[in-house]
Amino acid sequence: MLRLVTWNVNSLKARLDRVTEWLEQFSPDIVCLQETKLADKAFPDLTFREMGYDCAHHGQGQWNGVAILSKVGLDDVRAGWDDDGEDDPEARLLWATCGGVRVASAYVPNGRSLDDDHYTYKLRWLERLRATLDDHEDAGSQLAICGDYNIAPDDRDVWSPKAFEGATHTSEPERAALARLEEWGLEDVFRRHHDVGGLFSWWDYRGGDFHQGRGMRIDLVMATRSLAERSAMVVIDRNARKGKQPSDHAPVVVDFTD
DNA sequence: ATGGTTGTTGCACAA
Repeated sequence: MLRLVTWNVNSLKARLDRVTEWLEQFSPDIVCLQETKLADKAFPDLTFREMGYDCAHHGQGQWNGVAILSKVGLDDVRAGWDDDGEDDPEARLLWATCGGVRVASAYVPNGRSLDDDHYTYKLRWLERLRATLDDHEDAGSQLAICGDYNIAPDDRDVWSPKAFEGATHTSEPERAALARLEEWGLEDVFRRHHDVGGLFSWWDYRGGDFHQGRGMRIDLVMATRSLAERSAMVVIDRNARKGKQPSDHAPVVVDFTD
């Protein structure tokens, strides 16, 4: 069994104790982290090494930052874009091959609001990801792009679709951008195992949203069909959102059969 | 319509 997790930790510095405790409990083989908010030199390599993980980190400090930890090998690491496109100053994408699976840890831009430049950046970022797949990857391979997509795939993934009318995360262009990845050959592995709505991975810190059940499912494991077929179980550990100093995201866990 | 909270850094901004 190969256990993979993706988790937006909202500052690895602030979250390190909670993250290591969680990893001890669940013993995942592959870990994709987003929003480490660390420079590369500040990444706690040793802490994870002592736990048996090889590490790759792509950070910029202060904002963004993505990492991959692996107990099953970490090869062919690539940070950022592999194309001739414009420089992207934001550290949001990291690739590595772990246990025979090409894995990406992705932190898709938030978008902020529909009329914000950052929303345009979000849509372009997703199209650039699709182009990367077209140019460098094989839809028949074992591949997963894991992370915080900042998109709720459909209305089951939002506590109130009405509350997001005119906002980001549920807009038609964002969902279309996600569909472009599906069109290439990726599948939202969670939906292979769960039909019901109301199962969320993110809750705003504000207004007691977690307690009130006001969340969204925006953290996804998007896998090729041949990999998705190996998935035996997908769970979102909402317990990790409870207690003292949680991230605003819960980890998503996938078990793949060998 | 606004507010609410947390993490960065520094007295604002991003989420």
